[in-house]
Amino acid sequence: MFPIKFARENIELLKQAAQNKNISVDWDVFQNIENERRKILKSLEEEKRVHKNLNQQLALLKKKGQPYEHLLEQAKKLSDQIKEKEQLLRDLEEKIEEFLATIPNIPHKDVPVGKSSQDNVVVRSWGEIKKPSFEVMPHYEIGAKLGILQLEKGAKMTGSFFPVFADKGALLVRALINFMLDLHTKNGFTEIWPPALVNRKSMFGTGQIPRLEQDMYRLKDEDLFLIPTAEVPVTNYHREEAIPEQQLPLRYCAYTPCFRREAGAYGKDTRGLIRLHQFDKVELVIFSKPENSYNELEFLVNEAEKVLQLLGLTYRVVLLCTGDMSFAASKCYDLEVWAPGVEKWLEVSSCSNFEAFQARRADIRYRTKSGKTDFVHTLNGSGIALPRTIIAIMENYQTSRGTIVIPEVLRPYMGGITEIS
RNA sequence: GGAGAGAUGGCUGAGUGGUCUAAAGCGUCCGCCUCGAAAGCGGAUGUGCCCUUUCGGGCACCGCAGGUUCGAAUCCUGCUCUCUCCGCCA
Repeated sequence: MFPIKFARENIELLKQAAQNKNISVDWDVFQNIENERRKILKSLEEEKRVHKNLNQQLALLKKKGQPYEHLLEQAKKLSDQIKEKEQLLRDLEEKIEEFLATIPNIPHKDVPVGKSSQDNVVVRSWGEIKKPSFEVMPHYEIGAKLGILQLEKGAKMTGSFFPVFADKGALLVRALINFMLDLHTKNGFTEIWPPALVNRKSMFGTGQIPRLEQDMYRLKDEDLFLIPTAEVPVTNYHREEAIPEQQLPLRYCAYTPCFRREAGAYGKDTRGLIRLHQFDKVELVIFSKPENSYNELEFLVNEAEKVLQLLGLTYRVVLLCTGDMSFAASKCYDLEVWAPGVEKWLEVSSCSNFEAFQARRADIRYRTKSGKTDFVHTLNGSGIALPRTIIAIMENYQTSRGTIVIPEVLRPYMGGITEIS
């Protein structure tokens, strides 16, 4: 979200940015309302000034014991006028706030302009695409055969796209979570265990509301939302705070389940674990000084990459083009892992710098030693999402005998077993 | 769930209807002093918005939102959070 003054003075820049992001915004309404608002504000402030003077005179007269009643009528009349105008102004400001909340963030100048994922740029790759001598089963097939992935059980207790992991599958989930959190905390990220339900203000702070409200699960009685990612609670951990400068950068990691309605997404990638309503994810969140945030973004991507490298999974790093980036992001890298069973590159991490966009919505600042405050830059990235990582493990570590070898780094977390058979 | 207490600037803390334009102290910054520093002395020191080419001027903000009043940090109502006690609970 941008300050009203910035929006007014940089309207062409914002229009271009929204167009590049394929997001439509009603600009005319803004300009009309904003002109009206300033007109009213100016006359309101003048009336208030006169009213204030009048009241000071009044107070003085009363103190001296002189008659003041003759001023009362004028003061009353003015007071009523001011109240009326204030209401008018409040209505206009509300409309403007609503409007400002729908303007997307401006992409960084290094981000390629493009319409869709076709225009994304692969910046580097790691590992190689192996061609196994046997036919690799897709994960849902081998998962069902080994009894570790039970999609129909989840569908029975809840609905489709709520998977059940059982036996060694459940152990694998738990092992991955612990492995990732151990890695990140060892590398200087502070672990957070946040709530999985958050309030409306938190969702607004990170930018899910208003545009994505329909994509989230909501408790109507309490007006709480199930988090679509740990980014939401962990970024809001510092909402409405001023962080002492010397504490920056603050780096956090958090494991949470994530919930997404995926409204309208049916029919695309619907088989198996690719797209789910509930899934597990370890998230990384960084609060940075503005001048360091792009270095922090590279640091963040590298940290997420370490997970894939240690698991021995082939992946590539993709710089998203303007049209494929999210509403709040300035620059974003995706990590995509190769899955030979479904024969696809699967997005397992999305690492973004939001600059001050979220910080302004959530009012997260830092304070210098002399007491000056400015908005921090916020960043986050998956480190990493579990289901698609599990797909990659089930398909890349599959043997011709129909078993799955456990990646070495996970074995200590799985009681030393080397294979699921 | 019940009862009570509280929330004021970067921090501590005064203020209970009218120059509050928020005392005082601490901190921070600048200057004087000093070879340099400390101490001492003097001055400055919040945020947002509007107007203005500049200089500057104005409005708002005492947890949040309403209300009473010509006038609210101060009175009233609701909410949020913190603390104390009681009850319930994995």
